[in-house]
Amino acid sequence: MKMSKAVEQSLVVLVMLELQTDHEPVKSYLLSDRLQVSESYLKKTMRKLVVAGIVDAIASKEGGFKLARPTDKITLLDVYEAIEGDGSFIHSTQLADRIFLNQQSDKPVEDVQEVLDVAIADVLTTFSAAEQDFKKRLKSYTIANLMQNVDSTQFGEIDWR
Amino acid sequence: MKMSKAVEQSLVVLVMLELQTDHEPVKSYLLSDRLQVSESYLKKTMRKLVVAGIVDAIASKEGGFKLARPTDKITLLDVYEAIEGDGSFIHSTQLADRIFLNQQSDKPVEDVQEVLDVAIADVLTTFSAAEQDFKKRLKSYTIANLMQNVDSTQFGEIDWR
DNA sequence: TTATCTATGGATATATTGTATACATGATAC
DNA sequence: GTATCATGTATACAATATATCCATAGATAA
Repeated sequence: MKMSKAVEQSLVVLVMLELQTDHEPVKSYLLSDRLQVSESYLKKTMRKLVVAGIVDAIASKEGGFKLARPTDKITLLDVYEAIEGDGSFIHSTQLADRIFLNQQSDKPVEDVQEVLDVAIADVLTTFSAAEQDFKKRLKSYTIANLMQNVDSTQFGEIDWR
Repeated sequence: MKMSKAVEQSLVVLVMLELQTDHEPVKSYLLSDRLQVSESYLKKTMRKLVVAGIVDAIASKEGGFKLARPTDKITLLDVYEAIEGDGSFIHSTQLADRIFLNQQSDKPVEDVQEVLDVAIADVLTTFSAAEQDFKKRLKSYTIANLMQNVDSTQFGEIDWR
């Protein structure tokens, strides 16, 4: 259970775009050079951020990527879900259904199965709650919070080009 | 970022072991048959549970696996960490270190690097906190809690053999 | 129109996960 | 003490997910 490196990379890209002088668009190869990942991989990552409405892509000479909205409107959860999707950690197979087939107990099969289904459902609920806890924390932190560390040291803008 | 199916499988196995008549050891092929996974994979999974001290393995005729301790002393977190390890979701590459090399700003390179390092460290701290939230929830739920659903319906023991 | 960029999808390489098989090691019943 | 049947370990293999490369279509400024 590990997170894609694209999440950390995306966060760094967003900081770079915010720091860019006059918020001019930054080209993909400049970003991939800095991050030392392939341009194609970075473009696919950026595409996800575009679809999520976090950055804008300008397809033109003098084009590139720029932030689509203010940094205080972009949470870590937004970025996480843009990359990892909004699905669940656990993919509930119907394990419980299969376990009690052909079991040798003197209890009716249906009873055992029903009870186990409840137990498994309980587990899934707990994992789901744990996942909500995780995501709630990510939602409480924005790119603007991140930038505070940068601003506080009187550090200004950078031209990446 | 998905959880191994081995986690859910492990939980089901633990329930089976607890339900087993007189807590006699259950052989691996009986478990893998029920779960419909390969015996080799299940053995690897069970080995992790043994190493984590959650189950005991008896290598003998009439041997198999049984619980190593009471179900109220086994949390979902114990099982999760036995399978997934106790490492972090995110593996901090030193991305920030590399980004600001050779940058064209008029600010000294060291300043930019230092500031970004702080920002990235902040992100990692937040992700770490989110992960703690997730694990804290898993720690609050035990196999005994799971079994309550089973016991409450006056359901007894099962002989899996 | 043309130069220069992004958008997209298919082919390839690498890493991770799950499966199959064989054999070594270990614990108990007898 | 030894036969027996279990777990433990190693290897090769298949399936899947992740990351990269490449070729080409599409959009915009000049």
